[in-house]
Amino acid sequence: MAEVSIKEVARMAGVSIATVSRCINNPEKVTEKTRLKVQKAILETGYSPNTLAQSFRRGRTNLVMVVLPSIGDPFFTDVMRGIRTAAKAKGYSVVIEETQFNTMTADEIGAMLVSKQTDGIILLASMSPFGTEILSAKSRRRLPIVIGCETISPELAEFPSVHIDNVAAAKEATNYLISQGHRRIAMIYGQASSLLTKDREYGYRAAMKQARLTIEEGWVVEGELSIEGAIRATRKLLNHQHRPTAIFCANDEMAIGCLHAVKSAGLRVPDDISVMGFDDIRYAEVTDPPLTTIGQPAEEIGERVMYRLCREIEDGRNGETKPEIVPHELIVRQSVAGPAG
Amino acid sequence: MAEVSIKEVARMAGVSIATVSRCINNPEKVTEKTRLKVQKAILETGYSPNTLAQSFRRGRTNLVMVVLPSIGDPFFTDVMRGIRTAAKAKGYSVVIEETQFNTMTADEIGAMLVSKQTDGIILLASMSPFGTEILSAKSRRRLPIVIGCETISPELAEFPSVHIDNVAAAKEATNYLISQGHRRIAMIYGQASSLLTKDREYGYRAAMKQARLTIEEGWVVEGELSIEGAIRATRKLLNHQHRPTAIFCANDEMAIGCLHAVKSAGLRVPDDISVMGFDDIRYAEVTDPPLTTIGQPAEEIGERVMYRLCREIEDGRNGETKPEIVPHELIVRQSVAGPAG
DNA sequence: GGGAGAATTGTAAACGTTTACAAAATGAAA
DNA sequence: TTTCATTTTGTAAACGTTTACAATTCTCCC
Repeated sequence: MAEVSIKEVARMAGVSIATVSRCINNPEKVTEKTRLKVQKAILETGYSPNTLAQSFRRGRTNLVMVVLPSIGDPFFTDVMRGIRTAAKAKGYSVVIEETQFNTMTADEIGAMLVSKQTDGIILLASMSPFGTEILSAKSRRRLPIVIGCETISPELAEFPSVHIDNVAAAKEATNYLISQGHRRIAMIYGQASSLLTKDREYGYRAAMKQARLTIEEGWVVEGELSIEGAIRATRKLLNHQHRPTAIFCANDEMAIGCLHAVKSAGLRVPDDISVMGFDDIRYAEVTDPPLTTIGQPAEEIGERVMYRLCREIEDGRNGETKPEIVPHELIVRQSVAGPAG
Repeated sequence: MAEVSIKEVARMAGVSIATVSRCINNPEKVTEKTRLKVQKAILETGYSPNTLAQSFRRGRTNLVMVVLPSIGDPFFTDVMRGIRTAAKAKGYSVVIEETQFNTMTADEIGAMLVSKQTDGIILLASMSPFGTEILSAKSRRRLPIVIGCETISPELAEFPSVHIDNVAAAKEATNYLISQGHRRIAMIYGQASSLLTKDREYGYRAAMKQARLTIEEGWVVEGELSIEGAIRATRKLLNHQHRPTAIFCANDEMAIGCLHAVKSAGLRVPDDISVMGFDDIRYAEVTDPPLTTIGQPAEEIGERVMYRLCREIEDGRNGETKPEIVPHELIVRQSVAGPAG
């Protein structure tokens, strides 16, 4: 039954294929009477438009691509949920590309863009190299791209974006640790090559500086955005000759690893070491102890990013690239307390 | 630069568009000399085939759809990684549909199938109603569908599938609890409407029966496949007049909630209550205490499911629907011990 | 050199839709 | 009734590929 084309319907309704097409896409351009005729024919034939032909003709796939480091991180899962909600409302499908395992090179993204396989792209955490590549692609042909969650890179600054104020949030987190009496505060950031947590590192450094606290060499370590990476990073910190009393993790995923590593070393959280997270993923509530962290409206970010992209796609680039800033929130649970001494 | 079509290339290379097409798709059908000419022209024009036109012409989208309860569950994330690896190797893109929040009705799946928006479908945990609907769609026009992870439903039995032996695995888990001395063993299963954990419940019941242990009324509760649901379920179990000494959770996500609820109630794991999980997600290693669970080769399942689907798509249905069974493994950590008494 | 057969290339149709434009039908005003 | 403006419908081209088929060129052998 799937092979019926618009011709069948037209024949059965006794009209031209153009009229059938209009009935579907511009019903107001057609007489009540013919519309009913056609609708009846559509029902009887079980016709449904061939989306491939439509895409081809319209030059639109109604497909958008999301590039993110890892779908495994619950934070991104939540963002994706928002994206998907909005996409559905606007009639788009979503394909996901993970960069963490280098499954996609800059060239491939470029290829995807020019071959028009997708109508637009959402970058949820771009790798630096991607930035320039896409930029050049975009300067050639203004492609709909929206950045979500993080943007410090100047080369990406001209794209629209939706995110919290990461610098301010990281400062707030660090200041909270300071307010609890900590002086020796370390940080575990994401990946050297990823922009994802650069702003947070920046905010941490700014807060430390403002409080005139020194950041010892070796207190800022890479956690690779993963549990295992964070465990390794935490071990380094615990073995540091000036062991910090608090560790600020650039996301909760790494905070979970950090928590585990601290406890495995026979230390207590928060009694011996305080741990601060970032993102407020759903596991943050059920870790032991529950994680003090920064909450982001992940789902809302996703929705707004997608709606923003729709505007880019539908209205074309309109020059306006002011970032949309959404609110964050310090969430106090039990993984942070005053330092032991 | 993206608007160059095959015509441009043909003109520049001084050949017909058919030849250009052949150079790309059947290089062996073309002379070395012309192939070089054409390749040069392709490079110079920056041509890349319009995928929309290709899809349209070939009647293939190279897009497959994966239906699963929630991408948020790390187990599915791992399966997805496998699927994506295989998809990439085979030149497919993947779109994901989550059923947990009822974003997709059976009708929509059907529509997606007949409108040929996707070349095939992977069901990672079908809701019962989907089963019949898809079945009827499929009997009309044999559509490429492969089931992953679970299949007890008779209506889906005729589709190819890839999964562990869930019944045997759940039996093994339960028997392990029994071997540790437990007699009062409860279970938290998934969703009533989802097939995902039905086999596991079945295995649990079988093991209990075999050991001549009674399952008290109220010992088998729904955990909704979520942390929160599992917390609620665990509270019910803890308040039960015959409180169990061990709780078998149908997946790790729920086990995490269970762990939290038990500890929040002031009980110790495993001293007071043992908790057993299923899936061995990456968090299972870092819970407190680390989770004793059943390991599944999630990524491998994903890959095999995708390759299976490719065969369905490319060779057409060949009648062979024997399920592929992959091995599971009991992973002993610290969340299970002998009962207190 | 000519001819047969194979290998290579070109021509043109087809895929199912949308849409500019032309044609026809309708309605209103004279 | 005629005319004109407006609304509705039909005709046909176009989108960029792929591919059957025909036409051409090449290869090899006599």
